Amino acid sequence: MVKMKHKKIRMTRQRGVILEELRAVKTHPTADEMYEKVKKRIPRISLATVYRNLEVLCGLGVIQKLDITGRQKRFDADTSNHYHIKCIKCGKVDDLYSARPDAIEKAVEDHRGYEVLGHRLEFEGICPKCREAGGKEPDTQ
Amino acid sequence: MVKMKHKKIRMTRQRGVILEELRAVKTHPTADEMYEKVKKRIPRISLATVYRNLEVLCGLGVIQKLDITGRQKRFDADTSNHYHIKCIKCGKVDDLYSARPDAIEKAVEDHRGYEVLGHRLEFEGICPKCREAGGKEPDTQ
DNA sequence: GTAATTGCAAAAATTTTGCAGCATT
DNA sequence: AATGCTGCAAAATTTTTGCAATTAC
Repeated sequence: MVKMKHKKIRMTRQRGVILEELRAVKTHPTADEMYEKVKKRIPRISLATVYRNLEVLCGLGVIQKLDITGRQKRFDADTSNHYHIKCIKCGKVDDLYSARPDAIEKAVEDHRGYEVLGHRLEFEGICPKCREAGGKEPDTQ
Repeated sequence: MVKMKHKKIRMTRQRGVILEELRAVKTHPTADEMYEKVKKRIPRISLATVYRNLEVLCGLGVIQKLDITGRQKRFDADTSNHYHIKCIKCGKVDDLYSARPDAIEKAVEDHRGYEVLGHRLEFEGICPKCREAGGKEPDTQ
């Protein structure tokens, strides 16, 4: 049974605001954090709607879900091929536009017989602020 | 208030078997999958014990938690600096030992002021088997 | 003997789903 | 008017926690 998806996507106020708010931040919010943001503009919105829309927007390729563990999933309105670096102390996730993705992907391709569609390079380290602050316990995110 | 951790780690049967079973596979099981494996050898073990031990073993650096999204977290007994590649169709996660981590990390370091402790490079693509099989729907993991 | 660890059950946290009414096209 | 979408509430999933009993050292 093939799953047909001829659904026409409509632009609702909720969907629009969610996208706008995600685009407005440079952080990588969780569904829950998005809910809080959006609720300021649409007080009666439900968390379920936020979850559903983030999923829809991912499906459209308009936003992306990050491949970063933690208890909650995180989303990013920037779908360009950039990297993330996460601080193991405070848990913050920063963007990283430096390296050269294309070369890396090409190097991988034949080794494995995979068709490489993309990749994510996640660095783990300690951010400048935490380096100054010194010996705190690592954040458990 | 600094959190002291002077706890002495003991080697229990449960802990040993969990480590053994994780080392025995080349897949990247979820806590739940580990529970099923271990239950065959220790039928009365509880899922909570599996979660607690995977966490402890991660803390010891003996195993690692993967930075791959999905509903459940995944674990790997191989803590060497290797990569993972995930098929967006079947969801399988393979190991990848090819590239040269050190060079990549060094290139990143000064850009950001981060102290880079490690990184994970996650490729996304379609595995050989799925390429043959052709146009299935992508797996939602 | 002491304190870490376990199993169990219950709670917490996160995400998904059913459904009747509403809104977009 | 048709059907995609919403809010709500309830369910499902995944992970964590409290506690008394057990076990490793």
